[in-house]
Amino acid sequence: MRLSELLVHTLREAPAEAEIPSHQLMLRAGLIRQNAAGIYTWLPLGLRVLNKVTHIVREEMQHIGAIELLMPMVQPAELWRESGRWNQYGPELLRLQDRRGREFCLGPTHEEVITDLIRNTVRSHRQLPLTLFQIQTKFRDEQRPRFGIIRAREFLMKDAYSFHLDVESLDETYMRMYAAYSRVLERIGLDYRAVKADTGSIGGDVSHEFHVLAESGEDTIVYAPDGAYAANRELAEARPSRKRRPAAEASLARVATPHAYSIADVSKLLDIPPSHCVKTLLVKGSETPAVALILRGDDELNPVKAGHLPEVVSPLKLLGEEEVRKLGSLEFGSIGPVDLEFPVIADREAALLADFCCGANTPGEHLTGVNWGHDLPEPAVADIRLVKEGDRSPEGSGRLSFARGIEVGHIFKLGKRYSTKMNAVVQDSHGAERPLMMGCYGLGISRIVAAAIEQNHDTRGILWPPGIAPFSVIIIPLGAQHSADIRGAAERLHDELHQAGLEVVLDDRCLRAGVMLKDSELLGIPHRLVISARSREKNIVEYQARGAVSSEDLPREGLIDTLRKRLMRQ
RNA sequence: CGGGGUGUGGCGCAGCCUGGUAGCGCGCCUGCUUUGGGAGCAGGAGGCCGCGGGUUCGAGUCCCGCCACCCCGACCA
Repeated sequence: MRLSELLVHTLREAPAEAEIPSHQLMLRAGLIRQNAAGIYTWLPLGLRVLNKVTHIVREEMQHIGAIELLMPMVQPAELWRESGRWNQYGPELLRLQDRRGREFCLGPTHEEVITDLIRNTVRSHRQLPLTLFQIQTKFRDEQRPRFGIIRAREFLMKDAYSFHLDVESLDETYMRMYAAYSRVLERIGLDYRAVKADTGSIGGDVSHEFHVLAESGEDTIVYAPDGAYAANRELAEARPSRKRRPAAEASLARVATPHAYSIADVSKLLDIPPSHCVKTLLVKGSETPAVALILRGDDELNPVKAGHLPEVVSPLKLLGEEEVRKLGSLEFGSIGPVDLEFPVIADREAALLADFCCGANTPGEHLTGVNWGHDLPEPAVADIRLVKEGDRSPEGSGRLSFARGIEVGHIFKLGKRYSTKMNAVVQDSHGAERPLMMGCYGLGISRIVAAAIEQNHDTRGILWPPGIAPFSVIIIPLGAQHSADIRGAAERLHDELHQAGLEVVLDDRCLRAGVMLKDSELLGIPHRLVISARSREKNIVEYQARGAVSSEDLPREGLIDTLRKRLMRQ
């Protein structure tokens, strides 16, 4: 392949809209072009990388016995009405009408379409288990696309769906898929973590996310150094700081706390550490106008965990200052759980406190020496705090650390959610109809490309992991403008490597040395060969690995074998 | 969706306050020189100054409306 054919137009400066390295480098190296917010063209060079990832993913899917199919991007509204998601999904679902006014949407995911397919084609448990996948363009009308390809509206995704008679079979496929995702990321050579995750709006009971570790990641993942525990911070929990509540010693007292509204203010004023104060957050209840969530003063609410409480509306809605006022004589800054007329749910840590301090539900006053079961009823207890770095790991030993990650994969045990709603049943061995057990498994192919760059770049450009580099070898002829000999030598070398099955690209643009050398580094091709008058004279080829500090001379004779060895070594 | 910002040639930007010939650097085309880390000189092409309306003799510049894009937050299988 010749560079002149690939529409590479490198940019010396990054376009102003790009902030993070992967976005800047993808634009500068000519991998993508933006068409609209979150919508991109993949240029030839970028597409080669995308196809590399696709290839690896396809192989690993086939390896675990998944069967490929291709479903439509445009999906009829009826299916979404059946599953209930036409109303649930919200504006992220791009809806459209055909010329007859029939409603459709662009597929953000394919549970409906595949469930519809399977209910019409699978009747017997003998056809199970079954795992199907596709690699297809998805559209989600994100409120705020950003970071280039990482959070695009249109993106390439591998989505797989599995169908089972029982949960044991689902568990088995789930674990196989987990292993396959791990292999994909290992083959590409990315530093990643699989973490327990919230199931979000897709539902189901168990789910894991696969995160590529990167500073610019949008998610915080929590892990224990012994590897026994890893979770998204949205769902992460910690081992409680103590086993049981200390005995009460103090007695209830009401103190004036003028102008002290925050935990920090109160703590300072009364000389009580924040860990012995509680904060009371009022949220909209599912049955009651409000529910009080109690946290230790030094803890923060995890809205995702709290949103799962049956007593509160989901997603969680914190009451604003005005809404709180309407509830009675309550004012922000002095709310507490004592004599509150709403359900009180305490975080585990807050429930372990004795002699604590809280708002008195009278503006400008707080209570000290408060004790559960004495000054107020024992609360309902739940784990609703956001874990902190250094908390104790809930499994195994050690303390929790944080890292930033880019979510590239997410697998779910869906259970019967879709099969029940859409009446997808099979006959079991007794002839009885049973709803299908389902799993679904997403892997963001285009996002992996960006994540790979995010994790593998330097000041000069991209350093492609060998498994997904657009080319393995780039040949740069220096002085080719004036030398038919150099030109010819470069061409012959290119053809020879190509014949030998190496993925090689020749920079035939005949530009100045500096430009071609810089570009080769920007493009991130792992191996570079320079042909020049000097190399011709000495009958060598100058070799430099991307990222290496210096070059070395390789004898022209046997070059292919030498190169092959270096390619294998990676 | 709330807050902030930006729209001027392919990319990066100035010009707008104070209205009067649309400019700079990079890139692109031609020629000459140069040639191992983003060359020099000369010549050249390329612009509904985001869109619509208004004010004015005259609008890139002032006013009104809209749109697009970016950033922070909320949101997000």
